[in-house]
Amino acid sequence: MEILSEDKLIDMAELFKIFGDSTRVKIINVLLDKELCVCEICDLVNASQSAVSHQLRVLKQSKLVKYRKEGNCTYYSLSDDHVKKIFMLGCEHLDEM
Amino acid sequence: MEILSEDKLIDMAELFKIFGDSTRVKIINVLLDKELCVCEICDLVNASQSAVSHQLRVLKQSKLVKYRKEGNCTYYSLSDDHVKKIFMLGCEHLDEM
DNA sequence: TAAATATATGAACAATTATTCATATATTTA
DNA sequence: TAAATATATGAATAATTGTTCATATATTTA
Repeated sequence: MEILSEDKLIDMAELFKIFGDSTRVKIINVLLDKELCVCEICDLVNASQSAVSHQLRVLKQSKLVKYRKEGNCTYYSLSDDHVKKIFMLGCEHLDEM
Repeated sequence: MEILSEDKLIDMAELFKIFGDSTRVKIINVLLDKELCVCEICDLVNASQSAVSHQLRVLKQSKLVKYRKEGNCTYYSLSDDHVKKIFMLGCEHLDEM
């Protein structure tokens, strides 16, 4: 195992912190297999438009989701397979407790 | 992919929240390949005995670490391979950004 | 163009949490 | 037994953060 710098450990904590909020995890969950627009996400995760929008911004800033605009709507999806992998591993861990 | 209940998603957020603090991630990091007593951990992560002890309690409560007492000392180690796996995956993700 | 729809965002507030400080407890050693 | 060492823990404080509310912006439709 390579030696990890303090900076890298701080970055890692920042990464996991993003997954450490139930609204954000719920958003990631509904984006696992398809892109969705904001209002669909709101319905599915049962949170206000504002709360979802704020959290999407956090996810966007940390590059865990990407988006594209189409007409009135903004469609969000997971950035890459890594996000899914981390989510799945968390899921596995819970199964084994 | 199985359907995840809201409860499970909340549990998942709780799990990742534990990894989402730099002191705790640093502790996990130094425990990756060997058990250590509290004062060794303090030295390695460069944090106060109290701060480390408080965070070890959090890690203990969420079952990410286990411990054994020997004389004056308490030796901590990672609970199981899952903790290491999650840590490593976070590490990989950072490498690819 | 006016109204409707979808989304984003700033400010305020409440809640959570990490650290420090002081101290308690337990074990070992002189 | 007294002192030293290792660890745990409660209270207080400071900082971070998630939500709500109000509102701004942009696009579409009537």
